[in-house]
Amino acid sequence: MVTIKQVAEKANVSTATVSRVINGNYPVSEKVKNKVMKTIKELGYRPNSIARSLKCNKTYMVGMVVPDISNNYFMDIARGVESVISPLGYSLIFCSTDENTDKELRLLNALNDKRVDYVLLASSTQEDHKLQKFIDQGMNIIMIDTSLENLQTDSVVEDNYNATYKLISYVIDQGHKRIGAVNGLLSVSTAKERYNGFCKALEDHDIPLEQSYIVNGAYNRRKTYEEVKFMIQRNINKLPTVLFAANNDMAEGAMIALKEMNLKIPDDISLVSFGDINLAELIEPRLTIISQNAVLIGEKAGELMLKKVSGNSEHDITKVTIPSEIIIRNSVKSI
Amino acid sequence: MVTIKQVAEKANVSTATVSRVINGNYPVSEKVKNKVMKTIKELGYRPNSIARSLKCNKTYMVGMVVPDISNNYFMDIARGVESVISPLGYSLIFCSTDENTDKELRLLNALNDKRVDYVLLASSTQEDHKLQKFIDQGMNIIMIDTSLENLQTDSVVEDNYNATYKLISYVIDQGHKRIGAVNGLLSVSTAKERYNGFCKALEDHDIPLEQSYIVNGAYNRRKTYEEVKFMIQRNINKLPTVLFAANNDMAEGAMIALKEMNLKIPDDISLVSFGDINLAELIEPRLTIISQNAVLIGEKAGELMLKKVSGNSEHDITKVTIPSEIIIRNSVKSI
DNA sequence: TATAATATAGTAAACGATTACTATAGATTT
DNA sequence: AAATCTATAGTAATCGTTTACTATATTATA
Repeated sequence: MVTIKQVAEKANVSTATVSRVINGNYPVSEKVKNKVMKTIKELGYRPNSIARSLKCNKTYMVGMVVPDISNNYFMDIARGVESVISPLGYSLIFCSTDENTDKELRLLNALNDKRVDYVLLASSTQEDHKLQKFIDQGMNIIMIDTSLENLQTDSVVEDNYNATYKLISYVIDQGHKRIGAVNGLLSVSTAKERYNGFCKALEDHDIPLEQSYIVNGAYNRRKTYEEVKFMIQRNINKLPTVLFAANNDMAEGAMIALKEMNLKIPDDISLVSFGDINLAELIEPRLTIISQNAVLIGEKAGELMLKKVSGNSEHDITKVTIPSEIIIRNSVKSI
Repeated sequence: MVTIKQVAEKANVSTATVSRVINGNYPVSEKVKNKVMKTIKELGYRPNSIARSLKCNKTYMVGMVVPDISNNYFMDIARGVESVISPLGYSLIFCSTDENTDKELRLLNALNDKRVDYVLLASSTQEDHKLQKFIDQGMNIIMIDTSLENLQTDSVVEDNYNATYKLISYVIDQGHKRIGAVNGLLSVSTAKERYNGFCKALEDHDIPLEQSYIVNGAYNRRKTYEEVKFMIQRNINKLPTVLFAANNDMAEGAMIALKEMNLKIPDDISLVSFGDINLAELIEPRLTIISQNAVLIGEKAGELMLKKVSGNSEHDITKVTIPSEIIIRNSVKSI
């Protein structure tokens, strides 16, 4: 690999001069500039980012840590982020925690060692003090999707509570009284807030919360599939009339389970979901959902990051909440 | 951030000694070792990867360049890669080219500047000489999914030609004679090989190739959706009896188009695909497909990379071909 | 014309690690 | 007891940049 030194030698100038024509932050005469640029082209020289990073304390890398790399929702967020940061020369390092706190902390350490400029974290831990330690060390973190109350850092999240409240209220308006929920890990803020909105809607409409209709802590397709089957079997004599799935993955798992048990949606049981399933266009019935704009979350997070690294608004903590809307289709029966 | 120098000072040893206890590649007395380790813990010292990379010429980063970050197929490959390389301390940098040659080359340059240890490249360019330049410069590249004939480098690909040949032969055995294809960019090896297998199957069974049944150069859902609609309208008086979609994304686009035009699969038109669509469990009819094992491709690529960086088999070029099997379900009518 | 100001180039010290080389003390060999 | 070897520690160069500081030639000013 050709270095700045070789360029300098061949062009008969100092490395400082070469650096200056590359960075254009210091006057260099036209004559010398041309000579250097010609040499750079001849040798095919490209500056070594590693060396630059070391000197300038800036890597142009941002880490993105999510619970599940194969969930489209997070990939959409990633796409949003990439679209705003990549034009400014940043690249994304992806990491998947598998909802494992240890792995999450290990990954954060690794990203810290790599001196990434920023971390976008969809956390699934509740160890806020451990995360706070990274922040105190000077690591830049934006929480995405989930947030932790006591954590002194920026976040971009959805309006989980209110959106769920509205969705469940709609379901109740359709006459449903036996209402089940498929929850994610309630230690995660996203799942918790959705469940809180769910409970509040029941409470406000004087609907009893039936514990045996609640499935907890699945948050991925396969597990949800099994848990829902189990829950249905358990309640086979008095089924819930409607199920709320707390994310797209779980909605898919629930649909597969219901299909396998020959329960037709919405005739035998209704289903609503927080977030749209994959290939929604092709799947009958069309699900009534809270529509998430994952790409938008990513874009907002990317923009927030760029604003922070550019030095504006440095120390105030920003919390961006993205409102979500309900899309009514045909997976809820009026009863 | 605490540096090795601060540790050394506090522990009253030289930086060399600290480095040695960290790396364990040189004898250090128990007493000193303990003192240093205690100091490291006290200060919360962690070595700076950037500085290490600069000195050791090794970044433990691998770039993954794919045409479309939102296609599940590539994400599955990524998952496979990650699962084998992350235990050894490597992280993945993800980049999406949007099937744009310029962007692809720009990204490769950026990864080269970052001195990633390896690049896994699902290329969509045909400029093999430009890629060869990177390789000649010493960049380590493994082609995944696609390959370029003249390129002197390793690859992990599927058996596109033979699998497609078998699938189309099966379709013909079911009595089909008017056979359409939805192709990707034929400049990309994957698309080309699949189309070649398609053509050979027709030829060997004396079925004429009807040009107006061929849709070219879509390779994503939205475009395919439009192109297929257009093709169907064009041939509305004499439709093909079956369509071959050259990947999952295009199969999805085709299904949405057919559904919108009220053509039932397989009654009105049959459909087969190279690769399974998302949520196949929920979508009727179940598609007859060539099953791809994307995760396996990723794993093989990751293993190949690890083998190469470990120094074994350094200079021979390895071509891994993953065989694909046909899964017959019920999207092809017997006629 | 002497002096101050400006434009342009070079020198060398960082950034934070690793490691070839050197130094020293103690153990072993003869 | 002298010579050799071994284990352990330190010194300082190095990786490839950037940049504070210094130097010089040129131009502007008095």
